[in-house]
Amino acid sequence: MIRGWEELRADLLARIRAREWPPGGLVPGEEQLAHDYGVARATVNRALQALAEAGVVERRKRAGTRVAALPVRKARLDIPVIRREVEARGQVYSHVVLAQQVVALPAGAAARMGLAAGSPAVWLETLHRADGQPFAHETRWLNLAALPDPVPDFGTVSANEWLVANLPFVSGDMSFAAEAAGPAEARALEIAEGTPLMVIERLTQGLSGPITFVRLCHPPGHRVVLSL
Amino acid sequence: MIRGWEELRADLLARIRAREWPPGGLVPGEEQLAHDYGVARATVNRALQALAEAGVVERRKRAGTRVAALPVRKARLDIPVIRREVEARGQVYSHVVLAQQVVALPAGAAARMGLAAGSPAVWLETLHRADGQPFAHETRWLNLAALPDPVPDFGTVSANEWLVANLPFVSGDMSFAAEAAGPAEARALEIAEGTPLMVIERLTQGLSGPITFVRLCHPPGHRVVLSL
DNA sequence: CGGGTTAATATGTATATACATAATTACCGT
DNA sequence: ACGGTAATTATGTATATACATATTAACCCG
Repeated sequence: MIRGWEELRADLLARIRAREWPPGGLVPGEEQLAHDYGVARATVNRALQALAEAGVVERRKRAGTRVAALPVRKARLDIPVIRREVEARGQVYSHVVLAQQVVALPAGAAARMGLAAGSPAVWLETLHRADGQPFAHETRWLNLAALPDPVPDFGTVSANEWLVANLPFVSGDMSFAAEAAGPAEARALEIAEGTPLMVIERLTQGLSGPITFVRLCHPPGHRVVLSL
Repeated sequence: MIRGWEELRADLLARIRAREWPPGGLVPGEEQLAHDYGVARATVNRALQALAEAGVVERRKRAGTRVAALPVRKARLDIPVIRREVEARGQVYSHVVLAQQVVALPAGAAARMGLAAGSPAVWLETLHRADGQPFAHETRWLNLAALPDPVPDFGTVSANEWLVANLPFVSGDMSFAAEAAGPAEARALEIAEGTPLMVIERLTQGLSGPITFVRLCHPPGHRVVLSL
């Protein structure tokens, strides 16, 4: 006896997992399911909405509800503030600004950020530490037009954290790669050149344009966990 | 003039981004917003539901709706089927099974998978190629109890792909790290030992227990892209 | 048989109403 | 001032009804 949309969602999910309706196959319509389960059509709609958002089914107006042909397999990452990440490991966080200057955005970075070459930007290089050991080497370009005037003091609160509190992003992209440590990273992270690094790059956009392009390098032993 | 829940959601999001209600602050209640916008309370509820699911606000019965104290910053990864990943790059996919045998699960893998040591499992080693070049070296443990009998032929369709179509997971975890290539990976991927590898590990659970624990190693140049 | 047009229909949404439930507030007693 | 209890209330949900919209199916004509 179904008590509400959540139970209905779970029951439908179980039936889908049991292959009652195969991938790509048509699930009975809302009216039919409402009749079968003895609930309102709106309740069925609510349950299917949740399944659609989970990627289990695909729905289109008038076209019916189909089991996703290939189950969408999504993993989620909660992007951590580095200080919180370090402290969550029970370690003491600290950071030091290695370099900071207002510059004209070079062509490569400009293209990456979708800004004109020569746009005023802040170039920032930061080392984040955990218990005094190098945790991450961060280099970033900040779109000067997105920052308040005067530019905040990133020696006090790292840009990594300041941006979260003051310039939330609304879109962007992020990527991971394994790369060999170059001279700058090796020096900052106190490791040998060529050591494998987890390199995380991220571009974020605010409501009025690009905010920042950041590159984070973590030494070996760093693992990024996503949930399924 | 708000036309529906989607426009309302966008308007509320813009107001939140503009700090009309600060992080942690209380958003006006549904009845108030319904009155202010001239829509039904259910419409407000629908818009706020979407914002809550996006992590922009937090809602509890009777407690009101608050702007998330720290904007949740989530990134999403669509987990690709390797063949599709290769083909999406315009390359020709192929794979070869380097090793496959039914074994007793050793203690380490058993612990990782939440199974008893000695449980029957399939050990599988696969090399995935793109245009004939090594693309990924995959080693995996498959819980024999989760597989049909007889065990499928992974030489024809890789386990990576077979599982998607036949054993969808319902939960699990996934992680990324940069590691130096060991002898087995170096040999399979035709690179020098010590070369940085993007190492992806994933454990998936089905409705009736653990399915597989897989470790994927990609040579340099492989970039995993997430969307924000 | 194929293509174009029209009608039908399944999902998508908005609203009003009623009820459920968890959290907050108010009140009272010690 | 603090703790406990009861009342209030803001979110959560279910239902019925009406309307919107995109897609599918039916029909007609060349």
